[in-house]
Amino acid sequence: MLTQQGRVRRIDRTDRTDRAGRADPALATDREHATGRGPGIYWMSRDQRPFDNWALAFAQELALAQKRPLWTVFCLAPGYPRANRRHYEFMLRGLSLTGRLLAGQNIPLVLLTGRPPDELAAFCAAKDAAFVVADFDPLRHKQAWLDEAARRIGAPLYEVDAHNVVPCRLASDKQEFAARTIRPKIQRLLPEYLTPFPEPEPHPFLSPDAPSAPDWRAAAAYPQAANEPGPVPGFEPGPLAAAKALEDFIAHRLDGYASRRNDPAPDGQSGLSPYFHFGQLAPQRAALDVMAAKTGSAEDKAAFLEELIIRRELSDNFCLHQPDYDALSGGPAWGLAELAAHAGDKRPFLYDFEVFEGANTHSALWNAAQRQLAVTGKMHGYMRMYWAKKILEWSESPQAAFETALTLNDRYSLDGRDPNGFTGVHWSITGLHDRPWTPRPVYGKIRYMNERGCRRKFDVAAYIAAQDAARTR
DNA sequence: ATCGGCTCGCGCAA
DNA sequence: TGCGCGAAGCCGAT
Repeated sequence: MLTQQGRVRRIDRTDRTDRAGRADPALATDREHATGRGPGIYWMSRDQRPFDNWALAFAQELALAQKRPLWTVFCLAPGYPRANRRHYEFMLRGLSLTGRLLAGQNIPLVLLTGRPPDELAAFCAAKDAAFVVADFDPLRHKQAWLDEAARRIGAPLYEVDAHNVVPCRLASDKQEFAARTIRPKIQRLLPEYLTPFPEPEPHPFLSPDAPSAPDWRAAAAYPQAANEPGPVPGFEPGPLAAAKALEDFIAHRLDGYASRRNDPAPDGQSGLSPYFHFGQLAPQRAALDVMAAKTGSAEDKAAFLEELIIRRELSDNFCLHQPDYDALSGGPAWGLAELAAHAGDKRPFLYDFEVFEGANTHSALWNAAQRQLAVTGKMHGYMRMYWAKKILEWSESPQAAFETALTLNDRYSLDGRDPNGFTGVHWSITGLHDRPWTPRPVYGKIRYMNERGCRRKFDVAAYIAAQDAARTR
């Protein structure tokens, strides 16, 4: 019994039943032999929503089988890597809305503050928790917290990938080389995994000692460093705002997405990435709704689904399997060799971090992109590539460029500190998931981009003017 | 406007 | 072992 204790049990949806429809024997054992007498716990971290959430669904399934209450626990971690006011404000407001919705389903949300494995272990001991279900996150500190929690919590701890359509560990067990190598692996499993979510059901088992609602005011007073970027005004967090944003995208912008997505005019992008990052919107929900949409051509839908599923899951795959995902050294060998060979090349312009951060380069287009990031917390996908490639070209070393791009993205982007961000910076600077091209100074064979390309694709002057207007507004 | 070449390595066919 | 082809491009030729 409970032979898995002390280790994280990785669950994917096929673990529930095998192909013949029989329950997984080890899981069936766990189901019936939970030791604690307290509630089951969903340790919410990456997927901060009360529905469309496979980790929550699995936790509720276990709690129902064991006829016990289910609580959700979120642990705020002081000093969480590169998190600042902009992120906390968006996250906490969304989380309080999620908490309210969960309470309506008889699943109270408990807010802890501290180092997550310490807090979870203490909380589970105090409440005699029967089991813990955590959502999957490929980032190394999250994986380490999960491993440590599994060793310290007496109850079994399960990991469920609630973020990817095809669970990351199931799609591939190694670092994939490119989109084309992971694409067939994901496509093959999509019919099995791209299925409707269960309807949320009020939980029938209540705790006699149910926790009271979290003190969100105290949480918001969380210590903050000076000079951090502030909240992004006019951008509503929360699972209901996210659902509305998805509906709005499908109604008004899915049509023509395939041809417009490289145009950074405001209406081309989906604008959903902050919701995805904080798990306020499930990529699988977006995929299901887009596929069922009456708007948009087959080509529009395919383009959106490619970005939503293949490229998003490729970035999780990169972070899970590449320990140096947030360092230059995590790039592909051929790209790093190119950068090293061109380390001595003359840079046409040389800027340090402060010039980039202040949007004070010679290039009005680059500065506009940086301002868009600083002001709105978002940058259009095409401009992110151009923006990062110019940081490489105008920094004294690839090392400095990598740090500048990652720091600015993490500091200002609402979806910073995300596998997508790490992967995007690597794609631009080290050639990750890309192929070699005609050699150039500084870049070597890593793909080069320039302002002429932008002019070919969109109205650069209008883009610059739009960012100026946003700044003075 | 459109096209081919650039250039490396993965994965499959043979 | 050979071969097709690829995360978003650039450039020059036509």
